[in-house]
Amino acid sequence: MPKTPPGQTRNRVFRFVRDRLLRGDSPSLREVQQHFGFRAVETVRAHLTALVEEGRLVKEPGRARGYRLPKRQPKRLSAPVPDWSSGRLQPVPLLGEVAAGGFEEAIENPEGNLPVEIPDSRDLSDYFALRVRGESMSGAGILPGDTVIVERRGKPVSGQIVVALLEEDATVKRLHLGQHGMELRPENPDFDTLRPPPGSCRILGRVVELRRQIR
Amino acid sequence: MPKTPPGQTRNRVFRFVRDRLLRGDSPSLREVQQHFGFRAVETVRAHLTALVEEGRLVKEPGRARGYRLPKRQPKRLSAPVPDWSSGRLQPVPLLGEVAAGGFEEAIENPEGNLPVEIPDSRDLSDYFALRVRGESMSGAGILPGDTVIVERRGKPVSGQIVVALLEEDATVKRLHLGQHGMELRPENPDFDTLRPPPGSCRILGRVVELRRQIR
DNA sequence: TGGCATACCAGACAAATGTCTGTTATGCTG
DNA sequence: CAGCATAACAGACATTTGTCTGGTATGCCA
Repeated sequence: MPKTPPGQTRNRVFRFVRDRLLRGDSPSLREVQQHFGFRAVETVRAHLTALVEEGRLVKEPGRARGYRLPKRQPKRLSAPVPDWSSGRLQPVPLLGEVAAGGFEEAIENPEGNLPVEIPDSRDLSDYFALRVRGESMSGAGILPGDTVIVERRGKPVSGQIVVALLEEDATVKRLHLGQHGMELRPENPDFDTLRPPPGSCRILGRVVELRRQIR
Repeated sequence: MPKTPPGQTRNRVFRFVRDRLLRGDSPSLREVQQHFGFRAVETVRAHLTALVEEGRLVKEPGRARGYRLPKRQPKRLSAPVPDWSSGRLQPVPLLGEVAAGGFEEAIENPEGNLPVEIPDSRDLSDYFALRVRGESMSGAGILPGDTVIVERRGKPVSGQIVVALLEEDATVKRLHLGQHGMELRPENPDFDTLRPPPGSCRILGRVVELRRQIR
């Protein structure tokens, strides 16, 4: 390995390690060494130690494959940008289209997981994902086949888009709370507002993110 | 440790390891041992080996902390499941709302990155993300403030939703190619179809995924 | 009763992985 | 130029982690 300009190799090492960490797989020093063709492990360790000092990585001491991404990325400045990449990246279970009975069972046995960034203050178990069926929320830009990420927690708040478990399965609707009790309003004139009798409906959580794969 | 009924401890071990793996942190045998208070590492290894044989875990041989979750959970059967979690997880640069001049510069200096799963066959540099401005695609469920993930590559195909660079900035539209040349059709009756003269428009790529953060 | 499987323990061993100490070269700067 | 920082190398060493071989106890069942 020839000597390279200052910082150049360091950045390449960082990107390599970061990408591996984003995939949930911390590399060993020797794996990094092999990838770059260094002839000494120590070269890698020097780079990683430097990256830790620069705050670009953190390390859990005394354990193999202990490098991690720092809790918070260096901050962005522009105003109302969606808050991607501020929290921890966590695999949230994708439950599919859950029917009433199968909810707890689906949690235990998800169709898969998808990487979602959640705030530090929340726990992974507060989140799950569902696939949307039906057109009832198409007016809010939520289409059949979309995947919604749901945060379950706290009291339901009027006006939020929620996932409700009623009758036989889960539906996405906008929640309204008034004197007449709970209303689940679709966002599509072809559908009717639901007014479930008290006790017949359970709010699983509120929709915090939407994802759609196209083609 | 007293002897427990068959399968009981095994399940508890599985849940512990699974939760750790879902947090992106593969435990070592001795960490599992400590957590359960076993007095022998081998006890853990026996459980984990059994779990691998049962197909509930997989193991990358010859490496520390090499236990993983199996690629796909036992299938549920419903039809068009989005293909989350099939490829590599990669940080795709988020460029913001790009104007004509600043495109290459924005690639070098993104607002941030967001974790996206891309096919093994593609390169990270084939992807970028943009924030959507304007209502012109709201009929297709693409709203202002949404983030679209764009794959740049290959020939533009008629009917796809694309990002086009024309005049002063980038817009999302549905592409149509016919005898009359290129058409960029909005999905909102309040907007007009664009027919840019040849050469005045560059297709940056096609939209492959949409993300929206709610609240 | 004698297998046989399962749960667990004990300790040695080996492989993977991180740490340390010292060395060579290159460029920058006073 | 001397002094200093950075990039990279070399090899020994320590720790973490996984593997193996054998042993005890318990329950089930033919």
